[in-house]
Order: sequence, then C-alpha cells, then structure tokens
Amino acid sequence: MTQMQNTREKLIKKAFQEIYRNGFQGTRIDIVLNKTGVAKGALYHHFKDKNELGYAVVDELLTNMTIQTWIQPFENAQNPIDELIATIDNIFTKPTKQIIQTGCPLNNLAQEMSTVDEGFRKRIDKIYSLWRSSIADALTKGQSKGFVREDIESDKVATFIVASIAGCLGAGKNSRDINVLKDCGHSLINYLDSLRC
Amino acid sequence: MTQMQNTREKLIKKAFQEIYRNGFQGTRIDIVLNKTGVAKGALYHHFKDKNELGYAVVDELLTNMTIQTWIQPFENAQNPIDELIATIDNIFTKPTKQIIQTGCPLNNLAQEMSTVDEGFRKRIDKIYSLWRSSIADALTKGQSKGFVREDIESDKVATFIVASIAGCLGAGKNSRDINVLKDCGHSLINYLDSLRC
DNA sequence: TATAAAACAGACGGACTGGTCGGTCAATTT
DNA sequence: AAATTGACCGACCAGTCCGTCTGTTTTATA
Repeated sequence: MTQMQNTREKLIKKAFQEIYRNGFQGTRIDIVLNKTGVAKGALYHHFKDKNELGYAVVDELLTNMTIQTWIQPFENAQNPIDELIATIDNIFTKPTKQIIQTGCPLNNLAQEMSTVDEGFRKRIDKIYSLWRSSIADALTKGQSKGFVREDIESDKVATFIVASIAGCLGAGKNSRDINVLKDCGHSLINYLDSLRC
Repeated sequence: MTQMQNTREKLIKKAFQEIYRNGFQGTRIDIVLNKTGVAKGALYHHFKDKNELGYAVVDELLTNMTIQTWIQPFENAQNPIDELIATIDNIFTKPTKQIIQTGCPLNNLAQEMSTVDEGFRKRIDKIYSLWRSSIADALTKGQSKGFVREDIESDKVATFIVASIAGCLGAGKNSRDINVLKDCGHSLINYLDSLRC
C-alpha cells in the first residue's frame, strides 16, 4: 500500500524524463522499466497502457510544475507586471542548460502530441487554460489597482503572453543559442512594460 | 530521369503530410509507401534511411513553404510593418482548418525533433535563421525609410516576432479554438503597431 | 541494337515493442 | 487459521517496423 505510491510515482517521474528527452512517441516502456527497476507487470498494474502513463505525467506532474513555476508567483503579487517580468527575467536571462537544450516540457509535449492524440490535447489544453486565466485575472486586478493600462483586454493579452513565452522557449531550444533566448526575453519584457499605466 | 524526380518528389510530399499529421517518430515508412504506391526498394534507392527522407522534407519542402509564406512578401514591401500585419492578419483571422487543427508544420517538427536529433535541429534552425534575418533586414530598412522606430533593435525584435508567431500558432493548435488564434493575432498586431514611428 | 547504369519491385529478416497472463507473496479481513 | 486482496513478477507473445537483398525493368549512351 505504501509501496504502491512509491512505484507509481517512480514510474511517472522517470516517464516524464524520458518523454522530455525523446518525446512521447520516442519513449520506450522497456527503458522506463529498466531505469526504474520496476517490472513490466507492475507498470501495467498501475496503468492501462502507455497512453495512460503519459496522461498521468500530464495530470500529476506537468500540471504541478506549471503551477509552481508560472502561477504560484501571482498568488500574492502586488503588481502583476512586475511579477511577470521577474519570472520571465529569471528564466530567460539565467536559463538552465536544461531549458536551452530541451526547452519547455509542456510545450514540447503539446506540439508533438496535441495533433496525434485527443487525450493529450485536452489535458494539455487544461493546463494552458489555467495558466492563461491566472494571468488574465492578475492583469484585471492590476487594472483596478492602477498598475495596468485600462484599454487592454486582459484575456486576449494573457493568451498572447502565454503563447509568446512558449514560442520564445521553443525558439531558444531550436537554436540552442542563449542569445536567442535572451533577445526574446528582452523584447517580451519590453512588451510587458508597454502594458503599464 | 524524369521518373526519378517524380518518385522522389512524390515521396517527399507524402512524407511531409504524414509527418505533419503524426510527427516524424509517428510516421511509418510503409504508410508512405502505400499511399504513394511506391515500392520499398525505390524509396531506399533515393534515401539512405528514414532520417534522410525527413531531412529532405525539411530542406526541399519546408524551406520553400516558409519562404513563400513568410519571406517572399517582404521582397518588394514598402513598409515592413504593414506587410507583417497583413500576412499575420491573413493567417490568423482567416485561418484554414489545417492551421487550427494541425498548426505550423515547421514548428511542430521543430518542437518534436530538435531535442531528439541534431540533423533535424540544424536544418530547422537554418530556416528560422533565414526567417529572422529577413524580418530584421526589413525592419532595418523600414527604420531608414522612417516607418519604424529608431530605438528598437531589429535583430532582437525580429527574433521575438518569429518566436511569437510560432507560439501563437502552437497555442491555436493546442486549444483548437479559433478565438485563441484570433486573440493572439490581435495582440501580436498591437505589438507590431507599437513599433511604428 | 548492344551494354551499362539507374530506377524500381517486393519478399524477407530480425530486432524491437507494447501488452498479456499465470503465478507469488505479504498484508488484511473474516 | 482460512480466505481474500492487491501489488508485483517476468517469461512470453503477437505484431510492428526499419532496412536489406535479389532480382527485374527502364533509360541513357555508344
């Protein structure tokens, strides 16, 4: 019973790493098994099939990662634009090797799988929706506090911000050039500054 | 000799469609063969292996598609911002079903494969570099013509524009929601407007 | 038309892959 | 103590999939 949580979590964590490196379609069940030391029967005891394992990675890992990195910071933010810029600056100008070489795990999976499998698409879309509405809310609150221009539409701008962050991280990964990432971050921050009152 | 071009081109075109739908790793050689009516021996006469077929799709198809859609319009443009907005408006507010459901073929492949295989990454990066420098050049020329703000750095802004376009198309695909695409396009156009003199 | 080279055909190899299935064992329940 | 539960095991299977190999046909050239 206690072991169950361990095995299940172990599988999800390792599956995430493999998916992050090789994509979902490039991930091999046997490799996940080898690297965790879990037997095949155990995996198929916890998950119906390979897809369900992937879904669990999205639902139970990527969701939390996104919340921690991009959503939590807003919870107690005074000025949403300051907070956004701080987060972006932190990730874009001091990127880990992981980020430059492998990009954003959510975006990678999204671009690979949302065309191929509807189960992935819906789950990933849920995360993006959450992220968008978190930023939209923060912007709206920022407007009433007088931090954000009144003439912008929070929803639309939030959608654009999320899309741009994903796009910039993707561009950084493709080029493997830290300057591309920095340039993107720089322009993105300029844009965010333009939203101030 | 004439047949050779036909067979080769036929394979590349069909491989592109399969890759666009299923990703490269999800593409099956046998399916490409069935759908073209080409025999396996013929394919392996023209291409060393599956990767080489994929590389040919990038070099010979995606490159031209990108040039036609995103680069050619600038060749004779007076005001680069007008031209950019026109192109974006055209694609984002009147998107084909293809674009909403399957996104940008270049970006899909980029996000899937640039982590997995260096051959793909380099080829794809080449296309993005071309695209970026095309926009950067146009912006710089636009500055000397007095259409574009003097205080922006063309290179950085071009990098951001390309990344944002890719990000917005990806966001549209994930959500399968035409409004997401439109909202993104709207905000992107606002940003481009802010670059005018 | 003879000859060589290029293009094409498709059966086959065999490593690999996702998934199955009968069985074990320790912990709970009755 | 007997019965039951459920996590876990790992050999095995059926099917997949890339790539090879042995020809045959077509085309170019002399």
